[in-house]
Amino acid sequence: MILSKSCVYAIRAALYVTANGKGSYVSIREIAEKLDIPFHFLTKILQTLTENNLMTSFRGAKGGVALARAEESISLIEIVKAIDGMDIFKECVLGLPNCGFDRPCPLHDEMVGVRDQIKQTFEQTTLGYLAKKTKDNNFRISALAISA
Amino acid sequence: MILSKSCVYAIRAALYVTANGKGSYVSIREIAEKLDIPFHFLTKILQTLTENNLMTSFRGAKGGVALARAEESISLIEIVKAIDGMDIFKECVLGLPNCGFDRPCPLHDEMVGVRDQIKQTFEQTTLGYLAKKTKDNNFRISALAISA
DNA sequence: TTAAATTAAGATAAAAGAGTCTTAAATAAG
DNA sequence: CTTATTTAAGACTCTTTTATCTTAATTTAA
Ligand code: SF4
Ligand code: SF4
Repeated sequence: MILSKSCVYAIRAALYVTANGKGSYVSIREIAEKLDIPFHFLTKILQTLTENNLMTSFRGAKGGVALARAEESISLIEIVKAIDGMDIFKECVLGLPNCGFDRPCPLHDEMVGVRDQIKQTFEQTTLGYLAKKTKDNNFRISALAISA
Repeated sequence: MILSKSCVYAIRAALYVTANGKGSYVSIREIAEKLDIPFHFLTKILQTLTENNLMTSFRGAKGGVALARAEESISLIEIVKAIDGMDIFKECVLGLPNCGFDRPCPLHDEMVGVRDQIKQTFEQTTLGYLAKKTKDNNFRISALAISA
């Protein structure tokens, strides 16, 4: 729910790169294998992140992808914006055309708060913070533990 | 986001029936036209609600659908459960297999709250309450105003 | 220079979600 | 009884998302 599978793949891959990239490029094949994401599918998704200046890529042997900026300066909302777009924060439950405060559906009062809270969370949460938190608490970004 | 289109159609249709049913059956054709939902598609969705004992249906001339119980006793979560299932409240952003408090993803702290809040809203909001609110405030459940 | 590795690009396919169409069964009314 | 109306049921199509496959371009290193 909320995010497309592509977007979830993008976030998980970005977290992997943040945690394992440190200075050098990480190959997409490694990310795909460690996170159990279809390789060619992930390649396209990361291309989109590269096109949106969130990552840089490098072809050829020893190639791969890396974060384009400092990990503390990239928030999840930028990834969501690149993959799913910001429209997901405009509508929500009933998704009527042109909904909003002026033309609300009956659930607006109940839902607009949580919708904006989700948006804020994505805005405020950076890759750096999340990667540290993941490491410190041994959280996982894959079916398997992140360690290994 | 959150709910499938089928589920949104189901909720909107249920609200229409609540507001316009009062005692008698409402034809699916009328609902479909007033809410601008594909007729045959809506028919199937409402069949599911009937199968789940949320609505009763009546074939033949003067036929249609009606709420199976008092409007104050049917909460949105029952409709969501019938159409999309309750799994949407088990996982959320990263949707890793078997996630949860014991095997959390790094966003669990931030997301589990809003996820449960959405669930609570669906649990606590009844068709009767929503229909009244819609009428009192002239909220809409369609691209057009509900009046007419 | 050649071979291996790796991303880029695009075609294709599979799966899921959404929507359409046809026929059958039930019901009311004339 | 017949006809019109309406839900039930199922086949079918269309679209979007997700996934796979092939070839090209780039880069390293032997
Ligand atoms: S709750 Fe508000 S923003 Fe969400 S669908 Fe309803 S009117 Fe639109
Ligand atoms: S936030 Fe919690 S429930 Fe949601 S996907 Fe992550 S681990 Fe699962």
